[in-house]
Amino acid sequence: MGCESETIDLLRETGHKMTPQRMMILTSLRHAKGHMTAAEIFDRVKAEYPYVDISTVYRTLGVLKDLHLIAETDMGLGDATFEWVGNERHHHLICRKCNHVTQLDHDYLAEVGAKIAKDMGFRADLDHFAIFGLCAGCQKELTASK
Amino acid sequence: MGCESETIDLLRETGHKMTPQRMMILTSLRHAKGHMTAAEIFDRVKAEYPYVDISTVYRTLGVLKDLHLIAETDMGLGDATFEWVGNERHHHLICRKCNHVTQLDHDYLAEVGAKIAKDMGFRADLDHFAIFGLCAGCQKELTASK
DNA sequence: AGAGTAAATGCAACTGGTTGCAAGTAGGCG
DNA sequence: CGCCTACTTGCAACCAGTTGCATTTACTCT
Repeated sequence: MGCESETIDLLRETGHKMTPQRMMILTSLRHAKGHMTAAEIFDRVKAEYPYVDISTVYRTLGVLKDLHLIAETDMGLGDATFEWVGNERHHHLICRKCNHVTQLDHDYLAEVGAKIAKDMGFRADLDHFAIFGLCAGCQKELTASK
Repeated sequence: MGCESETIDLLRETGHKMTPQRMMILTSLRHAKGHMTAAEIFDRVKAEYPYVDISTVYRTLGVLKDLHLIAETDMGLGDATFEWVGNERHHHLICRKCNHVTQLDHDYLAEVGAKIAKDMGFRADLDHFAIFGLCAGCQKELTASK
């Protein structure tokens, strides 16, 4: 057995099936260091099994996302990216000038989430947020050139 | 002169031009009550001037968005929507079950934004956020059916 | 008013992603 | 083990949105 047994169980418990294609997509994502685009995943899987279709990749990413095993992030420029989410939730601060990405601890958003729940009765999904803005370096650059 | 004179000035000051197409797109958005999809705007403009191209609509929406005159929101299901933003900033709470949309006051996010700026030196763009989750009604429904 | 220029338009081709459908397959159950 | 059915796959057609390019047009400067 590989290191994915709990993932397989979770899939089956929720009425899904484990197929070779899914297995390959899964391991691609788990063993990747950070974000991957759908095309990157597609290429990796195709290297092992050339008959996969891109729609299979997207559909699998969809079910993994529904199960909160992965997170989709729109980095703003071009393709969406996907990443494996372990137990710790985190968020991304994306600089709209230099495209640099830093992580943001979940606590920052957990607090707002709690407040929204209290005031509005709305339970917000705050698993994974992409927050755009200007990083410290690019702020300095802009004010300097003024 | 219509009621858009300050918008026209803002466009010109930022090196853009006011064209009839832009004018029509602009008034469509300003006079709409809420969110509009690009296709809806396209149809409205085409009724008046049948030669517009959809790419013109998207490009105009792009510059208006850059100038923070409108906000683009991905409602999650299907097409992106656009809306005119006046002076007050607001956010949306979107129920992932019943798709109901409620507004969220800017204060909730302004606070996190300030904290992120202080701790991380990152100036977040928090103009307009779409927050998914479960509304009060759908939460009750789900727990009741368990 | 008229010339010059940067920006905008319309078109067509393209990209990322989605969907409907017929055929195939995982996995439960006897 | 082998049947059965719901889920999944690959394919092709499709959809929203983007891009490159030649032509046109709004605005500036004189």
